[in-house]
This record gives sequence, structure tokens and C-alpha cells, in this order.
Amino acid sequence: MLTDRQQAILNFINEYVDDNGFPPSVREIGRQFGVYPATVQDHISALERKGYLQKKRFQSRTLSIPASWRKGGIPIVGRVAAGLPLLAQENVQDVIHLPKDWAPPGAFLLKVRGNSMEGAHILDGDYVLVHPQQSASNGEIVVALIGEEATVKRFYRTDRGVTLKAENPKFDPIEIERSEAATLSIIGRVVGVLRVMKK
Amino acid sequence: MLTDRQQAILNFINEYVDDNGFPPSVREIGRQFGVYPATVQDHISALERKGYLQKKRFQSRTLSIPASWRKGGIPIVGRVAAGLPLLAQENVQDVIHLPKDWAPPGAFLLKVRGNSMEGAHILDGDYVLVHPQQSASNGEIVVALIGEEATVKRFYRTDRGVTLKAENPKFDPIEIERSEAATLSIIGRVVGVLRVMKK
DNA sequence: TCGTATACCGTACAAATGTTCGGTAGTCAA
DNA sequence: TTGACTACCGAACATTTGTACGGTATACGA
Repeated sequence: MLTDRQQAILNFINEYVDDNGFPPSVREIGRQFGVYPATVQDHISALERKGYLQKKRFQSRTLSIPASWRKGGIPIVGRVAAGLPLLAQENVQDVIHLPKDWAPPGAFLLKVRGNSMEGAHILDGDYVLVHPQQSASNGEIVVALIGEEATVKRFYRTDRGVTLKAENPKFDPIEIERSEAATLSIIGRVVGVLRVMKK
Repeated sequence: MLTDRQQAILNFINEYVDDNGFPPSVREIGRQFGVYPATVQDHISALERKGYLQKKRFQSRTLSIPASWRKGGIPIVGRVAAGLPLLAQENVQDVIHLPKDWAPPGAFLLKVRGNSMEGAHILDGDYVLVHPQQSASNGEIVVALIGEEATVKRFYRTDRGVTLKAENPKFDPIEIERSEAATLSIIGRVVGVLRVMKK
């Protein structure tokens, strides 16, 4: 969707805002990339047309980036479905910000349904902070997609295949044989929990 | 420390940044308050001198507010000590941002020490999201200051005084008689939990 | 009473900045 | 080949904007 150049400029604006608390001027962007203001305008127009930027005409430093594209933002993802792009704009409900060293870039929040991880102190309605990755080590808590369904479980690799264990005696472990490995995909590893208590 | 006028202007800047993603110009502030640019300059200078604002000379819309004074930010508080102002600048270690409806204004994060609330799924090292308030209802989880020490416990009012119960059989309830009520002060109610797992 | 800080007015200036215009050049699909 | 998009140049223009200066008035503590 975005060209390399456009992406680079969007990144620069993002980092600039993150560092300074206000967006750069057209000339500051130009200086950074060694081009003229008019050239920067071309890029800004393109980014605006594509919905990655907003600005006000004739006013300085009024570039703003919609929350979902902003740097450092951790999106709250609605559903995790097979195939669909995880961070599609319609799928992002809101965004939170944490200190940089708490969440790796690319992390996202996912609402937990059910009490299967109660023993690991993850409750129904909690949000888990997920670090996206395709594989996992033994004993790690992962978000996995089994068929069409996303679940949070503890991950173990066995000689027969993979076992996903709940942390709740009421739930039986899920065993996936090596032959049916295609039905399982690891979305990421759980690196945090956020709980908001209602009234 | 701040005059009413200065506070009002700082608030306006704060909300403007929150709404627009960039700070207002001197004239926009002036328009809001019905005063001339030069008057706004006076206020900005005062705010800058007092450390509530930063800016770059001769550059437009470069006002920025240090993280600890920024609107919508939820400060991470180091220690909770008797008497000391909770949000003293040196006491704020970092700031996070949550959706507006998740955290009431004035909320803050406090690191939990010890496993006394394990039964309520609050672990050693977790951060609790605290809504500041001086009183509490039966059964609510509160942050309380007993003498010099801050603890997280479940709150109960009894006919003899107040009981603070841990959610862990290894810890005994703490009973405060009505006569020694002065040693207890409620800091706030726990309205959320944030856990970040290390590596 | 004097000094300091606040709060404001009006005007004027100069720097920073967004914007426009016409032009060149390359890529890529129809 | 034509059209659309990207990427850029240089210069000129118009607006926005920060800033400076000198002035008035009030409140407050030393």
C-alpha cells in the first residue's frame, strides 16, 4: 500500500512526535531526507490521500497520525481469525501506551474468554499482552489458533506432537498429533496481563 | 504554585494536544481566552520558568508538556509514604495511557510487593490501577496506609472498627480498632491490574 | 513605600512555515 | 504509446506565527 519512501517518511514523523511531543515541519522532514519542501508536500499529500496522515491547511506543524498507526501504540484487537490480517484497521478497537521496555514492538492486546487459565492468574475478561511469534518454548503461555478458534494455553512439545494445557482442573489438555499439525498455529506468546474491573 | 490563569492555560494546552495530536499556537490560545498574543507569551514564559512547559524559540507549535503533567497519562508511582504528596515529580517513574473509560481521572499505578493478594489474582510485582478515594465499601480491594507502610488488602467495616483481609491463607487479617483509626488511611480503591512478565 | 509578580493592551517586525507552479525523469500497467 | 503514479527540483509567494517593545493597572509582602 505504501511505497518505501512514504513509509520512511511516516516513520520519521512518528518518531519525531514520539520524541518531541509535536510533529515536524515540512522543512525539517525535507532536511532529514535531503529534499525540497515541495517534494515533502508530494509525499504528505500521498500519505493524506491514503489515510495515514491528517493535517490542516496553511498551519504549521499540524500533521497528525491516526491512533492506529501511531508509534508505540499497542492496539486492542477484537477477534483473531484464521487468515485475516490481525491488525486490519476495523479490527483495532482502541490503543494503549506502555513504557517502551515493557512491550516489544508489534505487541497487541487480546481479550480473554473463559476461565481456563485461572490457575495462571488470567481471568475471563482480562486482556493479554501478546508478543507475536510463530513458535514457542516448553511451558510458555501462548495464544494459539486451533482451526478457527483462538485460545490461551500453556505450550508443551511432546514426542507425539504438541500439548496445550489449561491451568484449570476443569479443562482437559488439548493434544495435537504431528499429523494434524496444520490445524494449529501459534499467534504469539503472552508477556503480560491487563485487567480492568468494572464498577 | 500556579495561578488560576496559568492553570487554565495549561489545561487548555493539555486538552488541545489530547484532541489534536499537536499543540496550539500562541494566537489560538489567545483566541480561547480573549487576549492578545503578547499576553499569552507572558503566561507561557511563567509556565516555562516554573517547569510546566517547554518550547523552542522562534518555532511554531513547539510547546510541549513534560510527561508527568500531561493529560490522560496514568503515572507509575514509586513509593506511597505518609504525608508526602503522592504525585511529586520525583516520585513518578513513568506514565502509561489507557482508553478514557478504563481509568478515572486521577488514577495511578502502584507496584505490589508480596503475595498476600494471590487469591484475588494479584501477584508480587504486579501493578495495581488505583482510583484515589478516602473511604471504601465492604469487600472492595483497597490500597491502605498503615502507619508508614502501604498495603493492598480487601476492606471490611466491622462493629469494632476495620478489618483488612489478605487473600492468602498464609496471612492473618489485620484488625484496626476504632480507637486507633488514626493509624489507618485509605489511599484508594483498586480498579485494575497490570502484569508484565519478564523475559 | 518600594520592589516584584501578575495580567493585560496594541502595534510592529521578522522568522518560520505551508503552499503553488511549472518542469524533469523513471516505472508500470493498459 | 499513452496515462497514472511516484519522486524530485527551484524559485517565489502568502500566511501563520513567535517575538519584542512600551505602556497601564492591580495585588502583595518587605
